[in-house]
Amino acid sequence: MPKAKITREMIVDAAFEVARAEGIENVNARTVAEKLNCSTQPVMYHFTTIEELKRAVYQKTDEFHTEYLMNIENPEEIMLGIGLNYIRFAIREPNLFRLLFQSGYAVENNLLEMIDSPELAPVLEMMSGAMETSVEQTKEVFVTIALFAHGYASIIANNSLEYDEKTVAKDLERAYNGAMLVLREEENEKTLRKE
Amino acid sequence: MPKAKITREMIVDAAFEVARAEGIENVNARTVAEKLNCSTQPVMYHFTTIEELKRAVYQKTDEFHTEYLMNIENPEEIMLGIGLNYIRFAIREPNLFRLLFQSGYAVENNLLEMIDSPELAPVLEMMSGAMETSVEQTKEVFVTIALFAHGYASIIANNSLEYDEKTVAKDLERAYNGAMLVLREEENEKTLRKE
DNA sequence: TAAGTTATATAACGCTTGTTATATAATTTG
DNA sequence: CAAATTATATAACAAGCGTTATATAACTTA
Repeated sequence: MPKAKITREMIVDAAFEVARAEGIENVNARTVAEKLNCSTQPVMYHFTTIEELKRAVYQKTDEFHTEYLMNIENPEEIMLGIGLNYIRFAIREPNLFRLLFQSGYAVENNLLEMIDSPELAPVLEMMSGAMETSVEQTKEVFVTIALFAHGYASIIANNSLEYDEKTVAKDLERAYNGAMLVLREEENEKTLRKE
Repeated sequence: MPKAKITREMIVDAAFEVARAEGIENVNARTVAEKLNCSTQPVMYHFTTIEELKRAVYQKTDEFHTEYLMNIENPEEIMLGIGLNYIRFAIREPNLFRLLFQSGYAVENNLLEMIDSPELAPVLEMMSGAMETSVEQTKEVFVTIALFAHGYASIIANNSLEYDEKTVAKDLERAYNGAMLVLREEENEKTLRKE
């Protein structure tokens, strides 16, 4: 047999770039083939359906996103850092953001359910340490920040507008402060009730 | 000339129902015609392009949404009420939510820019009165709540999951309390600096 | 009531996209 | 080196959708 010029990985990479630049809706046998300078055959040879290819692109995008989020400077402010990266991602990669959260490829990438997943546990531990809060409290603050950041990011990704990073950071910090203040208030109420 | 059996309004209504039940991506000459029990001709006769029809559907959806939001019980809690309706809408009408905020038909339906629009001014006035805050403060809280609610709603509309209304209300209230606490804290800081 | 106008039905064309059929050329292996 | 295998190219088909062409039937009005 001849050795393959076009590998499965090359196809996924090409499709990923199409999705990144033009959106997942423009990923098809012909656009991907064009990016690879080949015919549509290699695409349909390595993947039985285009759907299968798109799922692979989703997978790759998901990993790309996770790595993107974790690339923070200050580990003391890990939650704010991740939140900011979340919004940054929507600014810089709106098409990938939409693929991840609006295209129907997400199976269970649900912020509200993922909070108890084992992958998130170590991150929550780190946050818990940096914030001096219990893991339960950390979860509550995290969900609040995540929903706020997701709202911000969704609007940006769907309106392709420029946003000042400073403004975003300030807004996020306010939301964070608010969530922390609610925590403290609830703690006060608890101790008051005990007295 | 024969009197029209099919009016422009009937076409928009039919297309709206298709968008509502199956998503705007399933609105086309044939699906709308089928809903009206007619051929595709009336559709293309009253609208020069399908794009034009879809824009009309977007318009109708936008009005539907605005009315939906404003249907609140307790005017004392107008901001929370609107926020809750915003999320409710995403739960009950996920396809319409996606049309409004994720389909590219929104021209300037941008929460972050609409805050200074004249249509919102009277609503902000009412909130300002109920919350005992200045209009500027009200805007700040409103943006926070709006982003939070939008994040919540986006996740729900894209994952078609059932959510407990009580939980949603509680989460929203926490976000609201947080935003109000931040306001109070900032006021304290200001008066401290004056002393 | 006849003529003119126009709303609708039926068909069809062109384009895009998923998928498949056939042919060809590049390797491997006996 | 011949034979078998298989990756790729070329071409084509089918389905879906926007749009258009043609014919017909239903009003209006002169």
